[in-house]
Amino acid sequence: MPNAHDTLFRMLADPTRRAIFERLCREGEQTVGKLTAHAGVSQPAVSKHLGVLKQAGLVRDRHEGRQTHYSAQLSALTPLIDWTSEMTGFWENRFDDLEDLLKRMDQ
Amino acid sequence: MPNAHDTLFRMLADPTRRAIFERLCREGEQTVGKLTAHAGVSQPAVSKHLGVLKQAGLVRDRHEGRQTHYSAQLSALTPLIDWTSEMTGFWENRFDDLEDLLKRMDQ
DNA sequence: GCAACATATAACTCGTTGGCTATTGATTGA
DNA sequence: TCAATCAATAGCCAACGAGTTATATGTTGC
Repeated sequence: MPNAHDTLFRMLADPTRRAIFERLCREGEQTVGKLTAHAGVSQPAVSKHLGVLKQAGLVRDRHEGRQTHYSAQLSALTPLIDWTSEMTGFWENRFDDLEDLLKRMDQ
Repeated sequence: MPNAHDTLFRMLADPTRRAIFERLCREGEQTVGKLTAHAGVSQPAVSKHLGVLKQAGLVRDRHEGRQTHYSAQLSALTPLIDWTSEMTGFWENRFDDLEDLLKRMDQ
């Protein structure tokens, strides 16, 4: 039973998978086809990455006909921010309302 | 040739290794023996983790007699902060002087 | 209904890596 | 000098995970 940090760091540790996630963050919702076109790996590989990202709560999917649109779930990065804050031990007070902010981002 | 983010996330993805790093962050400098006592794995395993953490710039070592003291190099977390900032795209202006801050932390 | 398309799943391979035990190297104290 | 201690290295193994190709599932337009 891996904890939230384990999962999150593991998700982001793979370059291909992180690149997919970064693209979703930067350019918003994308279809599997479009993601595959830039990923440098096969479509099944991309689908597998999206599957685990979804399971980890880092992306959402939306079905539209025969296409699937994926989008980044930015609030899933909150544990990452918390962890970094805790390790550096410096910014406590700066982020009091961060979670609210992120919640708004995801609608 | 993995980039800085690849390395950093990969370092932190392993629970045992991350726990070692967290302990160094929270409690400061520790010997290999003390770290081993809490790691739940053998001393060689701990040494190996410390080796790769050192290589990745996340820890420093200091030799004192037959003991080796390790300490966290917090400034190595800067790319993590940058990455998160970039992905969320929210906090640009909040962290203008963060790097200076971290540099001061490591003396 | 059928062909073409978009995505997901299955089954497999292969490299990486985290763990172990055994050993070496180095330092201390008696 | 010799035994004990601390850490690092060597060599091995098993598990995991990211990739592949082949196939299944589902959807659209003719």
